[in-house]
Amino acid sequence: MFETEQNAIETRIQAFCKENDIPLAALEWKPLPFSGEWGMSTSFFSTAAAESRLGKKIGVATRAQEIASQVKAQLSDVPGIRRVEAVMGYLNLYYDTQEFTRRVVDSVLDKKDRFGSGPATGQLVMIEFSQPNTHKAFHVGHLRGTILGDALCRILEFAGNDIVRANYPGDMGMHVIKWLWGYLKFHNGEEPATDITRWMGEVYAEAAHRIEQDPTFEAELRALYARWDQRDPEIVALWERTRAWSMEGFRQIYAALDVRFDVYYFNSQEEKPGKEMVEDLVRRGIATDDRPNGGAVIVKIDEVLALNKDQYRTAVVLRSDGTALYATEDLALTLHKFRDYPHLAKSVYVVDVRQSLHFTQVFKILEIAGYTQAQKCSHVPYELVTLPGNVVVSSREGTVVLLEDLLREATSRAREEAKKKNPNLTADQLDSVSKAVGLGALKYPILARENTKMVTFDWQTALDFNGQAAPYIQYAHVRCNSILKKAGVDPANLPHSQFANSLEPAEVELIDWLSRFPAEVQRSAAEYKPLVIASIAYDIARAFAGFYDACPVVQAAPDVRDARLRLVAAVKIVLANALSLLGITAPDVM
RNA sequence: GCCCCUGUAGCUCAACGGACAGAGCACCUGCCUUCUAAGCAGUAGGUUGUGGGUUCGAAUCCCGCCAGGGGCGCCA
Repeated sequence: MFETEQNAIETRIQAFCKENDIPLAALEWKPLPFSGEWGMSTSFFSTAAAESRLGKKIGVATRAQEIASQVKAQLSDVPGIRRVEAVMGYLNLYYDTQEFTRRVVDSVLDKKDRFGSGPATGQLVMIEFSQPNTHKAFHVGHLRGTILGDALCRILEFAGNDIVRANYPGDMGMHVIKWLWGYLKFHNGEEPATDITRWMGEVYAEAAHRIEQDPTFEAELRALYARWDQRDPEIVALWERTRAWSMEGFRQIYAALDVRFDVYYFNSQEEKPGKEMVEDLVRRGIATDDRPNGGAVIVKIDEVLALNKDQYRTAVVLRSDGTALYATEDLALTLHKFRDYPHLAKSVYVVDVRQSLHFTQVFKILEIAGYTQAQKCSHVPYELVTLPGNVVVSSREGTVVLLEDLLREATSRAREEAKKKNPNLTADQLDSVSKAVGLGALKYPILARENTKMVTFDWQTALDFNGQAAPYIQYAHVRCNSILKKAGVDPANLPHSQFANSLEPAEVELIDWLSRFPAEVQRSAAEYKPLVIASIAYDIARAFAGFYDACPVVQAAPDVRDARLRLVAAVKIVLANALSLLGITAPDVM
């Protein structure tokens, strides 16, 4: 927001230090940590420490303060900077209040839903996420990867990148065979009505249970697997038909979650090309074929790299019976993506943390094989969602909270709350409010957590609509809207934001948070952390709640009123932008 | 045995190597003829697991240890 001033100041500081033989360290600017005034600050500790190492006999803190004072004397008249102070080794530059306020608020109102977005990088980034298994349930365990991946797509796109949203359903493997077996044996001819994914999950759970109960079914299962493997037309047809059911179920779930994809890759498509790649790796001596000795095809990565330690370990890339495993398919998939999108700058895999070694191995093997694309690939790991008592969600164990149930519960709970809080809502409004609030309450706690931290799911927390949660932020947005509606004017038509010199502390803090939003978007994208956005969205909402309480808008004196109306309009925009990056709707009423 | 993640208020979590470590929940005390109280203000709560090291400065970086979780050739 004050780049021009910052550059001018840096130039002067550099010139001063050069004249006086001061070994200036790189200047790092940060916002002033004090409340009540705006500005930027830098310090001279590193510079003083550098001098000290060169033999200067003076305390670093003392010297830093000395330099700061001298530098301060050089900066008496920078336009836009109202005051400069040197304190405790820091150089603090205070912005002109009116100027800063005007720049922030006008910038938001000018850029609207693009405020906070970064300049186009021209980079194409693929983000693969969600990866549900067909023929299985979709439960809270899948929620995190889906929500996280979606938010990352939104954030990286807003930060200036072009995004390809990719999904990679697991549509083959033993779980599918179990399902088909259970269907043929106990549900033959049935078709799902509503709640497709729930029904698919039930058929799977029943099959898995029966097989566990009665080991004699194993033979039937193996026979079925063989028919599948030989592409028995009847089985393939059934597989395709039932897979379509799952995909339709997923489509409904993604629609309910407000998540979309640009491209689907299927596990089954990568099987053949994966096997061919493994053959190639064997021919080139990278992979070792132990099948003649009853073993599998493996890549002894550490050995190939001549490392004397267990780092990449050994990866199995093909089973001893010649069938493909996940690694086989991921080798092919990685290249497949670059064939489809040759200009990919990055290929990101949002997958849970347990597969870290797997991806390290896949990318390393590709690198060894000379595929430079591998260097553009990265795994963004996230921790699991567990149930209270550290119980891992498992479709087989029946320890499952189905997403359908969760969504339904959250929405109906939100509806009850909305009815209670605001009886004036129309039926349509009630519908959209309960959807927005229920879904937001579900997404926010997941996104407001470090990716690598475990989330323990419990109903009470998930459905708690108070405090640091999405509804609090949405409510702030609603309040902005109420004020604007009540005022009955379009802030865009009001004169430019002329704030008085003496702003209320609540106004100062609020404007401060707004000004930080663009930088936080960049940080969130660079670090793949939606948490950064979740935090600042809450901070803005909290600052607004304080402002709302302390600063009347509609009833204020005309000049104050106009300025505050523009501020409120700006807050509404930034809140909506931030929530949108999290995949959360900002309602106008609730 | 090797590798990765985590350890901060009673609980759940924040804090780009910098100025007094901050929120929410829970507890207690106030605030609705006002722009919706899904809110606000206030009280209280900490040797940042532990011992060293680097640095002018460490919750943050490095090493050891302790505790919890995860991963380590044919699961996905």
